[in-house]
Amino acid sequence: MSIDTTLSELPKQYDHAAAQKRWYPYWEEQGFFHSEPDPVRKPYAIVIPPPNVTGALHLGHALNNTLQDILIRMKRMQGFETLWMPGTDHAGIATQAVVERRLLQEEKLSRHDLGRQGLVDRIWQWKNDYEARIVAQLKQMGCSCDWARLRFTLDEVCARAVRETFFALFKKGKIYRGKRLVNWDTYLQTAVSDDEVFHEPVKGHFWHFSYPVVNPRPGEPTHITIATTRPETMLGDTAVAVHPDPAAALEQAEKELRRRLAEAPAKEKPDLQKQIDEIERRRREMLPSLEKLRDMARRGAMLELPLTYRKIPLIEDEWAKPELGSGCVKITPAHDQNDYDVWQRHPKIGAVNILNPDGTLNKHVPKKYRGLTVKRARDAVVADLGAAELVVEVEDREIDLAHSDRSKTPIEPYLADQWFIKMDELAQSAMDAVIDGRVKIIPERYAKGYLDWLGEKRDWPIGRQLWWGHRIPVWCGTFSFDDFGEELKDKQRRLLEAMQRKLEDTPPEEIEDLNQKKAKFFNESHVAAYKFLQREYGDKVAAQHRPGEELSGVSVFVCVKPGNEHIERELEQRWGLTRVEDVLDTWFSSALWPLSTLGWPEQTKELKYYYPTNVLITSRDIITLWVARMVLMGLHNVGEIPFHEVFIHPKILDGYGEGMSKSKGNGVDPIDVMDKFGADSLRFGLAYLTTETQDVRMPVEFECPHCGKLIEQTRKNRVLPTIECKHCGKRFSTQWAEKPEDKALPRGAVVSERFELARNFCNKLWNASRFALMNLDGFDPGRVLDDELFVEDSWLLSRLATVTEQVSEALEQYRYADAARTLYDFAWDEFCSFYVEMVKGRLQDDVGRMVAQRVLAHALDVLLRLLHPMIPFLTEDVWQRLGRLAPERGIDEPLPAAESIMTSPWPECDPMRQDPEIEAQFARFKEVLRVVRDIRARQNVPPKTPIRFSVRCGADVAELLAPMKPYFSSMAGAEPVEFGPDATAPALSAGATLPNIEVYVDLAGLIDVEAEIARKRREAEKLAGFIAAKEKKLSNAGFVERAPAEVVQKEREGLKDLQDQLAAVKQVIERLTAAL
RNA sequence: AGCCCCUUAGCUCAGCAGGGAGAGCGCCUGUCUUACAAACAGGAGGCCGCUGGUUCGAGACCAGCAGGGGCUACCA
Repeated sequence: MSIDTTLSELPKQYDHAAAQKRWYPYWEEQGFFHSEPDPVRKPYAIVIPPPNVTGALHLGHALNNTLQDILIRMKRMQGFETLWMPGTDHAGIATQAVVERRLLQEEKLSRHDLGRQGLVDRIWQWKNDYEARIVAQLKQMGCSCDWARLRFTLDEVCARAVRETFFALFKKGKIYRGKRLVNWDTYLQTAVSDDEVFHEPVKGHFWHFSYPVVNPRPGEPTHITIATTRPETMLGDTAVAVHPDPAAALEQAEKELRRRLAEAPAKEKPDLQKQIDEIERRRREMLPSLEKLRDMARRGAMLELPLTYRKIPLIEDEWAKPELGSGCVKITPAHDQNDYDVWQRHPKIGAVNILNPDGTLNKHVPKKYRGLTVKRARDAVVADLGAAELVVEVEDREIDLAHSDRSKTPIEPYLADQWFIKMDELAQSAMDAVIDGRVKIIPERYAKGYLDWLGEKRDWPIGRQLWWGHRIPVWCGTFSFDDFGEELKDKQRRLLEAMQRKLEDTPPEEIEDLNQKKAKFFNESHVAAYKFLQREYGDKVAAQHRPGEELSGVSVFVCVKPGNEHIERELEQRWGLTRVEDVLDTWFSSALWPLSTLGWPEQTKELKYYYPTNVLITSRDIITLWVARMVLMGLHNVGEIPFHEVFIHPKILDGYGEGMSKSKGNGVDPIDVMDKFGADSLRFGLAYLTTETQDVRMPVEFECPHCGKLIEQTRKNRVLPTIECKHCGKRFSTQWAEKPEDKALPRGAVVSERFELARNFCNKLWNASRFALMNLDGFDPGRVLDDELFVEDSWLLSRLATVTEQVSEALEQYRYADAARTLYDFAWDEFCSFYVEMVKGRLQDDVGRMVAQRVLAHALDVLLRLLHPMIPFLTEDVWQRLGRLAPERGIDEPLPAAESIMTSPWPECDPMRQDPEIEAQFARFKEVLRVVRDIRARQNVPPKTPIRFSVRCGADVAELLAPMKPYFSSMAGAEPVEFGPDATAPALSAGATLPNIEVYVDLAGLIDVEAEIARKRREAEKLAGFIAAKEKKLSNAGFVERAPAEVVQKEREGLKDLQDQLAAVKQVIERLTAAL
């Protein structure tokens, strides 16, 4: 790689585009990103949270991946065998939904027009496009992933892990099929998990209906009132419930309210009191009738379900709250979670599913409602009940309605057969791992959410009625008894005969007996089937019985171990089984990511070497969805956690404090940021903002592509397809542009000025490096002896040692902002503002030049290495140039520099270089320099006019300051006249007072005396204020007695300093007044 | 409803073993000083959300309140 270091090759501004273009391919070609197990070295591994292929990366991904790359690059430099495993996620529902939507928009086709394979082919195309875009984005950011190992959650390697895991869980009965109420997306026609549902308030109504009582006895009500927000569900009602002990329930509710009233803030008290009054009213007015209803329920009263003319029972159940509504509640087990629970307690009431998968009403409702959508059925039901005069009341009400995150349509609770994973033991294992510290979550507070969520141990519904995903490896069908021998066949025949007889002749004992026989036969036949399957296929298949009780054959689910396609074919062709249509929830494959990417279930050398990985870096919203599931799957599959630490980083918010999302339109493409500011600035800027507790708020602007001016992004304009620039009046397009005429306009990038700090910093570094490179000709490597060092050399080396220590420690603990700020401050305020300034003179001097060059090259070298993880491109660019001029460098023992900064060793702190005395001396120098500059500025002395100054101070300070004399001249244009206890103030001077130091700048003929007097008076007042505060503190007996002695001593000294300063200031005022 | 985070200069944020408030941007005044105007040298600007408590001493610790954001759950 040829690099020129001549000045013409070093522009005044850092050219980020050129550096990125030059160095990323170089790193890749050199194979620096690739890792292979190396028993001699310790491994360090991170698996990327695979971005999903639904869309391109946004700023949140940029943050996530920057933080990973920073650690990876540091660890690589520290000598670990470092692997960053990259890949992408297929994101089942999200991706299919996106592709289907486009298909409809652009070609007016539905997925059914294409068929399963056709649609899946389309989605693969989409995946290929977006994966390429995502990988390109990561590369542009400088991510040092091991691209040779790129995985996709739906590729063959990951599929193998999925199949293996599924088979094992299926065989243990941890995966089962069950009827459960699921969140049904009627648009996509699939179940979605709770995590894929969001709630949004919509305007609705609260209808009160009345159901007639069948044959009410005298004194009993003829109707019972119930209420609902979803009238159409009444068609699926199977009961109405009333509380078994309404009196006690009211009492309980009141007790709870009184408890809260006692603790409530004043503001909420009236409301609570109102609720208590309401309960009392109910006790008076409603309790007797509720108790009557309860008695009716006990005697088995029935109600007539209007419109259907079905009879449904009145039942006792605690779900009916006497303090709410009429005290009675309709029970629709197939369409409401709570009602479902009621059904579980009262199995006899049954459940009626009234919906087709597409959200229309099915054959279980009266003819006239069949085929209607929920919305139209609702209108019809309300109208018909109204006509029957059964509508008691209609209220307007805001309803918090569940919506599918994927299709944005309302969710219908729906009773369906689903595949589940039993979470009891699996969840516990993942909880234990965090509780006992095998997995450490950082920051710690996030462990709570993890444990709470897992603690519920809710079974995980893993089936999705989609086409894009891992198809469930289960075949279902019915074996004929012919296959299982004569004995079973006989039994079947006899049982069938007995059942025939049952119809004619019905003594109850016999029916009971028959049922038992049937159950026994059912078991036997399944055992026979399992044995048969085992005989045929050994342990390559596992079977479960399939709900349903036909006696004509044995209904089974058969799961096939991966790698036995011939068995799969045989199941289909010989036995007539069919494969389950459903695919698995995306998180199933994501949960295996740390294992599947390393080749599990094969015992690969990678798995043995890198697993468990070191850390997982992710955002807080998928702790439960993903992190928890990876832990439990890791423990289940290999008995070992997938990573030792989990670092949860902040979220990126917009200027209004809202999370960035595609749907809100406030997302930012990192490419926009990189085009404008460069990848280094993006990375450093993000790291600089990554503090422990604070999310990153990032107000963004549109950049007009015509005039380059910025336009603030608002809630209003962020969703517009085009925007008119308010500066130049021309239009540009945004991410929302879809119409061809809009898309034809140039696109306005979305950027944030929050990256300016980092951009400026990069430029500062570039120029400091540029200075160094321009002054290194004739560089001669060699050891630098301690007594050759100037004060500024020792100071810089001392600071460098401390900074090295702090940065390493901060990154080790994921304190990215601390690391970035430490480096920023050091590089700018110390290295650039002082060291580079001070070394200038020596570089011009033939004698001093050599040592100065050696220290400068060394310091730059270390600084670059410390910055490399955050700013990879710039540091490599400078490193390469530095390598041309100073291929061997270092002040202890010059060594050849690594061919790339990527492969250079991480700096180590040399405690021998840390020198508090030198740092204190330097601090004195900086203070004096600052006040001299301050006086020049406030007296409006032009920078080029030389000034003279004296410093009155103790001999010790004078001695410290003596070697710094030349620098006052070069850095402040100030000539030191006299340092020491005997230094005197010139007649006309401006002064400044520091603890134990007085500085006088001789300003004869230049000074604005009155302004100076006024300033000094203000200073005196300020000092007097501090003195008063200190005196008060020291006269406080409590302080003097109880505060630590050293603190008291410090205060005393501080007071003395202040008093001295005040005296000095007063003298100056006197002298100036006299000179007036 | 429960839990978590935030509230410090006009803006975005640091500061937290409790010991006289900081940075960047913006603003004001100077400066093309031989690495850097994306810079340099200065400056102005803060009852550290409010109320109590702990302490000799609170921006920091505790409690309550107010406002902002988020997560979880529920609402016939």
